Amino acid sequence: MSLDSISYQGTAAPNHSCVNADGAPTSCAGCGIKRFAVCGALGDNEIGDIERIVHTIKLDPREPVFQEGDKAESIFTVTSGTIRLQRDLEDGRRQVIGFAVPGDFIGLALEDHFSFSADALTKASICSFDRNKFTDLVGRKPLLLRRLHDMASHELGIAQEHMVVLGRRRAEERVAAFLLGWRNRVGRIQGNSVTIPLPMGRQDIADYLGLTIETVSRILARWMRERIILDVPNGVRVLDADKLKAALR
Amino acid sequence: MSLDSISYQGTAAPNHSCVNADGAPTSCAGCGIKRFAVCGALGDNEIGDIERIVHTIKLDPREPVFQEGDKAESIFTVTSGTIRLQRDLEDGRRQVIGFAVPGDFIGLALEDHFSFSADALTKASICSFDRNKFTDLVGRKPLLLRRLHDMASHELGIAQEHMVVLGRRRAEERVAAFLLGWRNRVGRIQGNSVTIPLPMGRQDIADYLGLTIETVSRILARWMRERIILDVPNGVRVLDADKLKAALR
DNA sequence: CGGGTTATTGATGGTGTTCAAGGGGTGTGG
DNA sequence: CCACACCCCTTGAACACCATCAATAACCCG
Repeated sequence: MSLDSISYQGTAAPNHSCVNADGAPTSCAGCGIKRFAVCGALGDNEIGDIERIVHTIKLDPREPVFQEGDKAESIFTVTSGTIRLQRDLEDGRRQVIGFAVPGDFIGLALEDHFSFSADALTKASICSFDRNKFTDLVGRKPLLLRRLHDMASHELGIAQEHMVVLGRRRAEERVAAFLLGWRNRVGRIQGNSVTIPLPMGRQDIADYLGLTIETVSRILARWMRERIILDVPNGVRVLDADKLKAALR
Repeated sequence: MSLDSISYQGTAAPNHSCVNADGAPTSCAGCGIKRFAVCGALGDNEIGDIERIVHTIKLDPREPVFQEGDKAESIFTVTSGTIRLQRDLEDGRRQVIGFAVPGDFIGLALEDHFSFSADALTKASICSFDRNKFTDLVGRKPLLLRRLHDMASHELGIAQEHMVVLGRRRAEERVAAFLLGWRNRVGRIQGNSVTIPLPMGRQDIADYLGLTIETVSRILARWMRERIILDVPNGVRVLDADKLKAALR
Protein backbone atom coordinates (compact mmCIF):
# COMPACT_ATOMS: atom_id res chain seq x y z
CA MET A 1 0.00 0.00 0.00
CA SER A 2 1.31 3.41 -0.85
CA LEU A 3 1.70 5.83 1.96
CA ASP A 4 0.05 8.47 -0.14
CA SER A 5 -3.30 6.87 0.29
CA ILE A 6 -3.01 6.94 4.05
CA SER A 7 -1.25 10.27 4.24
CA TYR A 8 -2.83 12.95 6.32
CA GLN A 9 -3.34 14.95 3.15
CA GLY A 10 -7.03 15.42 2.89
CA THR A 11 -7.92 12.78 5.41
CA ALA A 12 -8.65 15.52 7.91
CA ALA A 13 -11.63 16.61 5.87
CA PRO A 14 -14.31 13.92 5.87
CA ASN A 15 -15.38 12.71 2.47
CA HIS A 16 -18.64 14.59 2.28
CA SER A 17 -20.20 16.19 -0.71
CA CYS A 18 -18.75 19.49 0.50
CA VAL A 19 -15.25 18.19 -0.03
CA ASN A 20 -13.37 18.07 -3.30
CA ALA A 21 -11.60 15.02 -4.59
CA ASP A 22 -8.28 16.33 -3.31
CA GLY A 23 -9.62 16.83 0.17
CA ALA A 24 -9.96 20.59 0.10
CA PRO A 25 -13.23 21.72 1.57
CA THR A 26 -15.56 23.74 -0.61
CA SER A 27 -16.98 25.74 2.27
CA CYS A 28 -15.85 26.86 5.68
CA ALA A 29 -18.89 25.29 7.31
CA GLY A 30 -17.90 21.86 6.03
CA CYS A 31 -14.21 22.34 6.67
CA GLY A 32 -12.84 19.38 8.57
CA ILE A 33 -9.73 21.08 9.86
CA LYS A 34 -11.61 24.14 11.10
CA ARG A 35 -11.30 22.97 14.69
CA PHE A 36 -7.50 22.97 14.37
CA ALA A 37 -7.36 26.30 12.60
CA VAL A 38 -7.93 29.90 13.62
CA CYS A 39 -11.35 29.69 12.07
CA GLY A 40 -12.41 27.37 14.87
CA ALA A 41 -12.51 30.37 17.16
CA LEU A 42 -15.66 31.57 15.44
CA GLY A 43 -19.06 30.04 16.03
CA ASP A 44 -21.18 28.61 13.23
CA ASN A 45 -23.07 31.88 12.96
CA GLU A 46 -19.88 33.89 12.54
CA ILE A 47 -18.09 31.61 10.11
CA GLY A 48 -19.61 33.58 7.26
CA ASP A 49 -17.41 36.52 8.24
CA ILE A 50 -14.39 34.39 7.46
CA GLU A 51 -15.88 32.83 4.37
CA ARG A 52 -16.50 36.29 2.94
CA ILE A 53 -12.80 37.16 2.83
CA VAL A 54 -11.22 33.81 2.11
CA HIS A 55 -10.25 32.22 -1.13
CA THR A 56 -8.66 28.87 -1.72
CA ILE A 57 -5.38 28.25 -3.48
CA LYS A 58 -4.18 24.93 -4.78
CA LEU A 59 -0.48 24.30 -4.87
CA ASP A 60 1.64 21.73 -6.67
CA PRO A 61 4.79 20.31 -5.17
CA ARG A 62 7.67 22.84 -5.18
CA GLU A 63 5.29 25.71 -5.83
CA PRO A 64 6.14 28.79 -3.74
CA VAL A 65 3.58 30.55 -1.56
CA PHE A 66 5.74 33.61 -0.90
CA GLN A 67 9.36 34.61 -0.56
CA GLU A 68 11.26 36.03 2.36
CA GLY A 69 10.92 39.81 2.20
CA ASP A 70 7.70 39.81 0.19
CA LYS A 71 5.05 42.26 1.28
CA ALA A 72 2.60 40.29 3.39
CA GLU A 73 -0.56 41.14 1.49
CA SER A 74 -2.09 37.82 2.35
CA ILE A 75 -1.88 35.36 5.20
CA PHE A 76 -2.83 31.71 5.09
CA THR A 77 -4.32 28.67 6.72
CA VAL A 78 -3.16 25.29 5.46
CA THR A 79 -6.02 22.88 4.76
CA SER A 80 -4.18 20.01 3.10
CA GLY A 81 -0.63 19.03 2.28
CA THR A 82 2.61 20.21 3.83
CA ILE A 83 4.26 23.60 3.46
CA ARG A 84 7.94 24.17 4.13
CA LEU A 85 9.00 27.39 5.89
CA GLN A 86 12.60 28.45 5.58
CA ARG A 87 15.13 31.23 5.82
CA ASP A 88 18.12 31.50 3.52
CA LEU A 89 21.60 32.90 4.03
CA GLU A 90 23.40 34.70 1.23
CA ASP A 91 25.84 31.88 0.67
CA GLY A 92 23.22 29.22 0.15
CA ARG A 93 22.95 27.87 3.65
CA ARG A 94 19.36 27.20 4.58
CA GLN A 95 17.48 26.82 7.80
CA VAL A 96 14.08 25.19 7.64
CA ILE A 97 12.06 27.01 10.29
CA GLY A 98 9.24 24.53 10.31
CA PHE A 99 6.71 22.51 8.37
CA ALA A 100 3.13 23.76 8.24
CA VAL A 101 0.42 21.11 8.21
CA PRO A 102 -3.38 21.34 7.93
CA GLY A 103 -4.73 23.70 10.56
CA ASP A 104 -1.53 25.72 10.79
CA PHE A 105 -1.63 29.43 10.24
CA ILE A 106 1.09 31.11 8.20
CA GLY A 107 1.64 34.75 9.00
CA LEU A 108 0.69 34.69 12.66
CA ALA A 109 2.68 37.81 13.30
CA LEU A 110 0.44 39.93 11.07
CA GLU A 111 3.65 41.67 10.07
CA ASP A 112 4.22 43.85 7.01
CA HIS A 113 6.79 41.63 5.38
CA PHE A 114 7.45 37.92 5.62
CA SER A 115 10.66 37.02 7.37
CA PHE A 116 10.80 33.59 5.76
CA SER A 117 9.82 31.81 2.55
CA ALA A 118 7.07 29.24 2.17
CA ASP A 119 6.60 26.61 -0.51
CA ALA A 120 4.66 23.45 -0.95
CA LEU A 121 6.31 20.07 -0.41
CA THR A 122 3.28 18.16 -1.64
CA LYS A 123 0.13 18.99 -3.45
CA ALA A 124 -1.52 21.33 -1.01
CA SER A 125 -4.50 23.58 -0.42
CA ILE A 126 -4.35 26.78 1.54
CA CYS A 127 -6.94 29.36 2.47
CA SER A 128 -5.76 32.85 1.66
CA PHE A 129 -6.91 35.97 3.50
CA ASP A 130 -6.25 39.56 2.62
CA ARG A 131 -4.13 40.69 5.52
CA ASN A 132 -5.89 43.99 6.04
CA LYS A 133 -9.34 42.46 5.94
CA PHE A 134 -8.22 39.71 8.27
CA THR A 135 -6.67 42.18 10.66
CA ASP A 136 -9.91 44.16 10.64
CA LEU A 137 -11.87 41.03 11.42
CA VAL A 138 -9.46 40.21 14.23
CA GLY A 139 -10.06 43.68 15.62
CA ARG A 140 -13.79 43.01 15.72
CA LYS A 141 -13.59 39.45 17.06
CA PRO A 142 -11.60 39.16 20.29
CA LEU A 143 -12.12 35.40 20.25
CA LEU A 144 -10.31 35.25 16.92
CA LEU A 145 -7.47 37.30 18.34
CA ARG A 146 -7.34 35.07 21.37
CA ARG A 147 -7.08 32.03 19.14
CA LEU A 148 -4.38 33.70 17.08
CA HIS A 149 -2.45 34.41 20.25
CA ASP A 150 -2.84 30.85 21.49
CA MET A 151 -1.51 29.57 18.20
CA ALA A 152 1.41 32.00 18.28
CA SER A 153 2.19 30.95 21.85
CA HIS A 154 2.10 27.34 20.82
CA GLU A 155 4.48 28.07 17.96
CA LEU A 156 6.75 29.92 20.36
CA GLY A 157 6.89 26.86 22.57
CA ILE A 158 7.78 24.67 19.61
CA ALA A 159 10.44 27.17 18.57
CA GLN A 160 11.97 27.15 22.05
CA GLU A 161 12.00 23.38 22.15
CA HIS A 162 13.67 23.40 18.74
CA MET A 163 16.33 25.80 20.02
CA VAL A 164 17.29 23.16 22.56
CA VAL A 165 17.52 20.59 19.80
CA LEU A 166 19.64 22.84 17.60
CA GLY A 167 21.81 24.18 20.37
CA ARG A 168 22.44 21.21 22.62
CA ARG A 169 21.39 17.93 21.00
CA ARG A 170 23.73 15.53 19.19
CA ALA A 171 22.96 14.46 15.64
CA GLU A 172 21.25 11.23 16.62
CA GLU A 173 19.15 12.97 19.23
CA ARG A 174 18.09 15.58 16.70
CA VAL A 175 16.81 13.00 14.26
CA ALA A 176 14.98 11.16 17.03
CA ALA A 177 13.43 14.41 18.23
CA PHE A 178 12.34 15.18 14.70
CA LEU A 179 10.73 11.80 14.06
CA LEU A 180 8.86 11.77 17.37
CA GLY A 181 7.86 15.41 17.13
CA TRP A 182 6.69 15.06 13.56
CA ARG A 183 4.71 11.97 14.40
CA ASN A 184 2.85 13.90 17.07
CA ARG A 185 2.25 16.79 14.74
CA VAL A 186 0.85 14.57 12.05
CA GLY A 187 -0.93 12.46 14.63
CA ARG A 188 -2.99 15.37 15.92
CA ILE A 189 -4.69 15.50 12.55
CA GLN A 190 -4.46 12.04 11.14
CA GLY A 191 -4.54 10.06 14.35
CA ASN A 192 -1.41 8.54 15.79
CA SER A 193 0.19 5.71 13.90
CA VAL A 194 3.43 3.79 13.85
CA THR A 195 3.80 4.86 10.25
CA ILE A 196 5.21 8.35 9.88
CA PRO A 197 4.71 10.00 6.50
CA LEU A 198 7.70 12.06 5.46
CA PRO A 199 6.61 14.41 2.69
CA MET A 200 9.90 16.28 3.03
CA GLY A 201 13.18 15.07 1.60
CA ARG A 202 16.35 14.21 3.50
CA GLN A 203 17.80 17.61 2.66
CA ASP A 204 14.79 19.29 4.24
CA ILE A 205 15.16 17.24 7.40
CA ALA A 206 18.86 18.09 7.48
CA ASP A 207 18.16 21.80 7.03
CA TYR A 208 15.55 21.63 9.76
CA LEU A 209 17.94 19.94 12.18
CA GLY A 210 21.06 21.92 11.36
CA LEU A 211 22.79 18.84 9.95
CA THR A 212 23.95 17.66 6.52
CA ILE A 213 21.99 15.31 4.33
CA GLU A 214 24.74 12.70 4.73
CA THR A 215 24.45 12.68 8.51
CA VAL A 216 20.68 12.32 8.40
CA SER A 217 20.94 9.57 5.84
CA ARG A 218 23.55 7.66 7.83
CA ILE A 219 21.53 7.79 11.05
CA LEU A 220 18.31 6.66 9.40
CA ALA A 221 20.20 3.90 7.55
CA ARG A 222 21.67 2.65 10.80
CA TRP A 223 18.30 2.63 12.53
CA MET A 224 16.95 0.62 9.64
CA ARG A 225 19.76 -1.92 9.98
CA GLU A 226 19.03 -2.07 13.71
CA ARG A 227 15.33 -2.64 13.05
CA ILE A 228 14.36 0.48 14.97
CA ILE A 229 12.55 1.84 11.94
CA LEU A 230 11.43 0.38 8.64
CA ASP A 231 11.69 2.04 5.28
CA VAL A 232 8.32 2.57 3.60
CA PRO A 233 7.56 4.73 0.55
CA ASN A 234 7.53 8.41 1.54
CA GLY A 235 7.93 7.68 5.19
CA VAL A 236 9.12 5.33 7.88
CA ARG A 237 7.43 2.85 10.15
CA VAL A 238 8.48 2.94 13.77
CA LEU A 239 9.31 -0.57 15.00
CA ASP A 240 10.85 0.37 18.34
CA ALA A 241 9.57 3.68 19.64
CA ASP A 242 11.29 3.11 23.00
CA LYS A 243 14.71 3.02 21.37
CA LEU A 244 13.88 6.30 19.62
CA LYS A 245 12.78 7.88 22.86
CA ALA A 246 15.87 6.50 24.57
CA ALA A 247 17.96 8.46 22.08
CA LEU A 248 16.53 11.59 23.70
CA ARG A 249 17.47 10.80 27.29
CA MET B 1 33.89 54.47 34.86
CA SER B 2 32.13 51.29 35.75
CA LEU B 3 29.70 49.96 33.28
CA ASP B 4 27.24 49.40 36.06
CA SER B 5 26.56 53.08 36.34
CA ILE B 6 25.74 53.37 32.68
CA SER B 7 24.03 50.04 32.43
CA TYR B 8 20.48 50.00 31.20
CA GLN B 9 19.41 48.83 34.62
CA GLY B 10 17.08 51.46 35.88
CA THR B 11 18.05 54.05 33.33
CA ALA B 12 14.84 53.30 31.50
CA ALA B 13 12.88 54.79 34.34
CA PRO B 14 13.55 58.52 34.63
CA ASN B 15 14.86 59.67 37.98
CA HIS B 16 11.64 61.14 39.29
CA SER B 17 10.34 61.04 42.79
CA CYS B 18 8.14 58.14 41.72
CA VAL B 19 11.21 56.02 41.14
CA ASN B 20 13.14 54.14 43.78
CA ALA B 21 16.88 54.33 44.16
CA ASP B 22 17.31 51.08 42.29
CA GLY B 23 15.32 52.34 39.35
CA ALA B 24 12.14 50.41 39.99
CA PRO B 25 9.06 52.56 39.59
CA THR B 26 6.74 52.91 42.55
CA SER B 27 3.63 53.26 40.45
CA CYS B 28 2.46 52.15 37.03
CA ALA B 29 1.65 55.72 36.04
CA GLY B 30 5.24 56.76 36.56
CA CYS B 31 6.71 53.63 35.06
CA GLY B 32 9.34 54.52 32.51
CA ILE B 33 9.33 51.22 30.69
CA LYS B 34 5.56 51.09 30.39
CA ARG B 35 5.75 52.01 26.73
CA PHE B 36 7.89 48.94 26.06
CA ALA B 37 5.75 46.63 28.17
CA VAL B 38 2.31 45.12 27.81
CA CYS B 39 1.00 47.77 30.15
CA GLY B 40 1.58 50.34 27.44
CA ALA B 41 -1.46 48.97 25.66
CA LEU B 42 -3.69 50.57 28.28
CA GLY B 43 -4.47 54.25 28.39
CA ASP B 44 -3.76 56.42 31.41
CA ASN B 45 -7.31 55.98 32.58
CA GLU B 46 -7.10 52.19 32.44
CA ILE B 47 -3.68 51.77 34.01
CA GLY B 48 -5.35 51.45 37.39
CA ASP B 49 -6.78 48.09 36.28
CA ILE B 50 -3.23 46.84 35.98
CA GLU B 51 -2.00 48.52 39.10
CA ARG B 52 -4.74 46.80 41.08
CA ILE B 53 -3.41 43.31 40.37
CA VAL B 54 0.32 43.93 40.22
CA HIS B 55 2.93 43.65 42.86
CA THR B 56 6.62 44.25 42.55
CA ILE B 57 9.36 41.76 43.31
CA LYS B 58 13.00 42.61 43.80
CA LEU B 59 15.54 40.01 42.87
CA ASP B 60 19.19 39.58 43.70
CA PRO B 61 21.67 38.09 41.27
CA ARG B 62 21.22 34.31 40.88
CA GLU B 63 17.79 34.43 42.49
CA PRO B 64 15.27 32.20 40.68
CA VAL B 65 11.91 33.52 39.49
CA PHE B 66 10.47 30.10 38.72
CA GLN B 67 11.55 26.66 37.58
CA GLU B 68 10.70 24.70 34.49
CA GLY B 69 7.53 22.73 35.20
CA ASP B 70 6.30 25.05 37.97
CA LYS B 71 2.63 25.85 37.95
CA ALA B 72 2.32 29.26 36.30
CA GLU B 73 0.43 31.02 39.04
CA SER B 74 2.02 34.32 38.16
CA ILE B 75 3.38 35.96 35.05
CA PHE B 76 5.80 38.84 34.91
CA THR B 77 7.01 42.03 33.34
CA VAL B 78 10.66 42.93 33.80
CA THR B 79 11.21 46.52 34.88
CA SER B 80 14.92 46.52 35.62
CA GLY B 81 17.84 44.15 35.36
CA THR B 82 18.27 41.09 33.20
CA ILE B 83 16.55 37.73 33.59
CA ARG B 84 17.93 34.54 32.08
CA LEU B 85 15.49 32.05 30.55
CA GLN B 86 16.68 28.51 30.06
CA ARG B 87 15.77 24.90 29.54
CA ASP B 88 17.76 22.05 31.02
CA LEU B 89 18.41 18.51 29.83
CA GLU B 90 18.66 15.64 32.28
CA ASP B 91 22.39 15.25 31.83
CA GLY B 92 23.22 18.86 32.66
CA ARG B 93 23.29 20.33 29.19
CA ARG B 94 21.61 23.72 29.13
CA GLN B 95 20.07 25.87 26.46
CA VAL B 96 19.58 29.51 27.27
CA ILE B 97 16.35 30.41 25.49
CA GLY B 98 16.78 34.12 25.87
CA PHE B 99 17.51 37.05 28.12
CA ALA B 100 14.59 39.17 29.32
CA VAL B 101 15.25 42.89 29.70
CA PRO B 102 13.07 45.75 30.97
CA GLY B 103 9.78 45.79 29.10
CA ASP B 104 9.85 42.08 28.33
CA PHE B 105 6.96 39.91 29.37
CA ILE B 106 7.62 36.49 30.85
CA GLY B 107 4.82 34.01 30.43
CA LEU B 108 3.42 35.30 27.16
CA ALA B 109 1.82 31.97 26.45
CA LEU B 110 -0.50 32.23 29.44
CA GLU B 111 0.10 28.51 29.82
CA ASP B 112 -0.56 26.36 32.89
CA HIS B 113 3.03 25.39 33.49
CA PHE B 114 6.28 27.07 32.60
CA SER B 115 8.30 25.27 29.97
CA PHE B 116 11.53 26.95 31.03
CA SER B 117 13.24 28.36 34.12
CA ALA B 118 13.90 32.01 34.85
CA ASP B 119 16.42 33.56 37.18
CA ALA B 120 18.01 36.91 37.69
CA LEU B 121 21.47 37.64 36.30
CA THR B 122 21.67 41.02 38.01
CA LYS B 123 19.74 42.82 40.66
CA ALA B 124 16.36 43.09 39.04
CA SER B 125 12.79 44.21 39.54
CA ILE B 126 9.82 42.48 38.05
CA CYS B 127 6.11 43.16 38.16
CA SER B 128 4.18 40.06 39.09
CA PHE B 129 0.58 39.40 38.05
CA ASP B 130 -1.70 36.64 39.20
CA ARG B 131 -2.18 34.67 36.03
CA ASN B 132 -5.92 34.22 36.43
CA LYS B 133 -6.53 37.86 37.19
CA PHE B 134 -4.32 38.89 34.32
CA THR B 135 -6.08 36.50 31.96
CA ASP B 136 -9.40 37.94 33.08
CA LEU B 137 -8.16 41.44 32.41
CA VAL B 138 -6.92 40.38 28.99
CA GLY B 139 -10.38 39.00 28.30
CA ARG B 140 -11.89 42.40 29.07
CA LYS B 141 -9.28 44.51 27.25
CA PRO B 142 -8.80 43.51 23.61
CA LEU B 143 -6.05 46.11 23.29
CA LEU B 144 -4.10 44.32 25.98
CA LEU B 145 -4.56 41.03 24.17
CA ARG B 146 -3.47 42.65 20.95
CA ARG B 147 -0.34 43.91 22.61
CA LEU B 148 0.31 40.52 24.10
CA HIS B 149 -0.01 38.97 20.65
CA ASP B 150 2.30 41.54 19.11
CA MET B 151 4.89 40.79 21.75
CA ALA B 152 4.52 37.05 21.24
CA SER B 153 4.87 37.52 17.48
CA HIS B 154 7.97 39.58 18.01
CA GLU B 155 9.42 36.86 20.24
CA LEU B 156 8.55 34.29 17.60
CA GLY B 157 10.52 36.27 15.04
CA ILE B 158 13.51 36.45 17.36
CA ALA B 159 13.23 32.73 18.01
CA GLN B 160 13.19 31.97 14.28
CA GLU B 161 16.19 34.15 13.69
CA HIS B 162 17.94 32.37 16.53
CA MET B 163 17.15 29.02 14.93
CA VAL B 164 19.13 30.12 11.90
CA VAL B 165 22.02 31.08 14.14
CA LEU B 166 21.94 27.78 16.01
CA GLY B 167 21.33 25.63 12.97
CA ARG B 168 23.48 27.16 10.28
CA ARG B 169 25.96 29.69 11.67
CA ARG B 170 29.62 28.98 12.50
CA ALA B 171 30.96 29.75 15.96
CA GLU B 172 32.36 33.15 15.03
CA GLU B 173 29.16 34.15 13.28
CA ARG B 174 27.14 33.14 16.31
CA VAL B 175 29.13 35.34 18.64
CA ALA B 176 28.90 38.26 16.21
CA ALA B 177 25.16 37.74 15.88
CA PHE B 178 24.83 37.71 19.64
CA LEU B 179 26.83 40.89 20.22
CA LEU B 180 24.99 42.83 17.52
CA GLY B 181 21.60 41.46 18.49
CA TRP B 182 22.14 42.12 22.16
CA ARG B 183 23.32 45.63 21.45
CA ASN B 184 20.08 46.34 19.62
CA ARG B 185 18.03 44.80 22.38
CA VAL B 186 19.72 46.88 25.02
CA GLY B 187 19.79 49.87 22.73
CA ARG B 188 16.02 49.96 22.40
CA ILE B 189 15.83 50.81 26.08
CA GLN B 190 19.08 52.48 26.92
CA GLY B 191 19.81 54.13 23.60
CA ASN B 192 22.36 52.70 21.23
CA SER B 193 25.97 52.83 22.27
CA VAL B 194 29.29 51.38 21.24
CA THR B 195 29.54 49.98 24.74
CA ILE B 196 27.62 46.77 25.18
CA PRO B 197 26.87 45.75 28.77
CA LEU B 198 27.13 42.01 29.27
CA PRO B 199 25.36 41.14 32.50
CA MET B 200 25.57 37.45 31.59
CA GLY B 201 28.68 35.36 31.95
CA ARG B 202 30.63 33.58 29.22
CA GLN B 203 28.92 30.33 30.10
CA ASP B 204 25.53 31.95 29.57
CA ILE B 205 26.58 33.28 26.20
CA ALA B 206 27.89 29.84 25.28
CA ASP B 207 24.67 28.16 26.38
CA TYR B 208 22.68 30.70 24.41
CA LEU B 209 24.72 30.11 21.26
CA GLY B 210 25.06 26.35 21.50
CA LEU B 211 28.82 26.59 22.01
CA THR B 212 31.27 25.92 24.83
CA ILE B 213 32.61 28.57 27.13
CA GLU B 214 36.11 28.00 25.72
CA THR B 215 35.01 28.71 22.16
CA VAL B 216 33.26 31.92 23.19
CA SER B 217 36.25 33.00 25.23
CA ARG B 218 38.70 32.31 22.40
CA ILE B 219 36.67 34.24 19.84
CA LEU B 220 36.24 37.25 22.10
CA ALA B 221 39.93 37.14 23.04
CA ARG B 222 40.94 37.11 19.38
CA TRP B 223 38.66 40.04 18.59
CA MET B 224 40.26 41.91 21.46
CA ARG B 225 43.75 41.22 20.10
CA GLU B 226 42.53 42.37 16.66
CA ARG B 227 41.13 45.57 18.17
CA ILE B 228 37.62 44.76 16.98
CA ILE B 229 36.31 45.00 20.52
CA LEU B 230 37.71 46.33 23.78
CA ASP B 231 37.35 44.69 27.16
CA VAL B 232 35.51 46.84 29.70
CA PRO B 233 34.13 45.75 33.08
CA ASN B 234 30.94 43.76 32.61
CA GLY B 235 30.83 44.38 28.91
CA VAL B 236 32.68 45.16 25.73
CA ARG B 237 33.17 48.26 23.66
CA VAL B 238 32.76 47.84 19.93
CA LEU B 239 35.70 49.40 18.08
CA ASP B 240 34.96 48.07 14.61
CA ALA B 241 31.28 47.31 14.11
CA ASP B 242 31.82 46.70 10.39
CA LYS B 243 34.18 43.82 11.07
CA LEU B 244 31.55 42.32 13.37
CA LYS B 245 28.86 42.69 10.76
CA ALA B 246 31.22 41.25 8.16
CA ALA B 247 31.44 38.12 10.28
CA LEU B 248 27.76 37.60 9.48
CA ARG B 249 28.06 37.55 5.71
C1' DC C 1 44.80 37.98 51.98
C1' DG C 2 42.55 33.49 50.75
C1' DG C 3 39.08 30.62 48.88
C1' DG C 4 35.97 29.94 45.33
C1' DT C 5 34.18 31.03 41.08
C1' DT C 6 34.75 32.41 36.36
C1' DA C 7 37.64 33.22 32.39
C1' DT C 8 41.67 32.33 29.54
C1' DT C 9 44.89 29.60 27.03
C1' DG C 10 47.00 25.35 25.20
C1' DA C 11 47.03 20.47 23.50
C1' DT C 12 44.43 16.74 21.83
C1' DG C 13 40.63 14.37 19.96
C1' DG C 14 35.84 13.33 18.32
C1' DT C 15 31.60 14.29 16.03
C1' DG C 16 29.83 15.70 12.09
C1' DT C 17 31.23 17.93 7.60
C1' DT C 18 33.19 17.80 3.23
C1' DC C 19 34.45 15.63 -0.86
C1' DA C 20 33.70 11.93 -3.96
C1' DA C 21 31.54 8.05 -6.10
C1' DG C 22 27.89 4.95 -6.81
C1' DG C 23 22.99 3.20 -6.31
C1' DG C 24 18.06 3.35 -6.89
C1' DG C 25 13.77 5.10 -8.24
C1' DT C 26 10.92 7.66 -11.51
C1' DG C 27 9.51 9.80 -15.63
C1' DT C 28 10.22 10.48 -20.53
C1' DG C 29 11.01 9.53 -25.19
C1' DG C 30 12.35 6.46 -28.70
C1' DC D 1 9.17 -1.95 -23.28
C1' DC D 2 13.62 -0.53 -22.76
C1' DA D 3 17.18 3.18 -22.51
C1' DC D 4 18.55 7.09 -20.66
C1' DA D 5 18.67 11.07 -17.86
C1' DC D 6 17.84 13.19 -13.70
C1' DC D 7 17.32 13.64 -9.04
C1' DC D 8 17.66 12.07 -4.59
C1' DC D 9 19.67 9.13 -1.50
C1' DT D 10 23.35 6.22 0.23
C1' DT D 11 27.97 4.95 1.39
C1' DG D 12 32.97 5.56 2.05
C1' DA D 13 37.24 8.15 3.19
C1' DA D 14 39.61 12.28 4.72
C1' DC D 15 39.34 16.43 6.98
C1' DA D 16 37.95 20.50 9.93
C1' DC D 17 35.72 22.73 13.32
C1' DC D 18 34.71 22.88 17.69
C1' DA D 19 34.54 20.07 22.05
C1' DT D 20 37.02 18.11 25.58
C1' DC D 21 40.55 17.85 28.86
C1' DA D 22 43.84 20.19 31.63
C1' DA D 23 46.32 23.85 33.74
C1' DT D 24 46.77 28.55 34.88
C1' DA D 25 45.18 33.22 35.46
C1' DA D 26 42.07 36.81 36.80
C1' DC D 27 38.44 38.16 39.47
C1' DC D 28 35.32 38.86 43.30
C1' DC D 29 33.91 39.05 48.00
C1' DG D 30 34.32 37.38 52.35
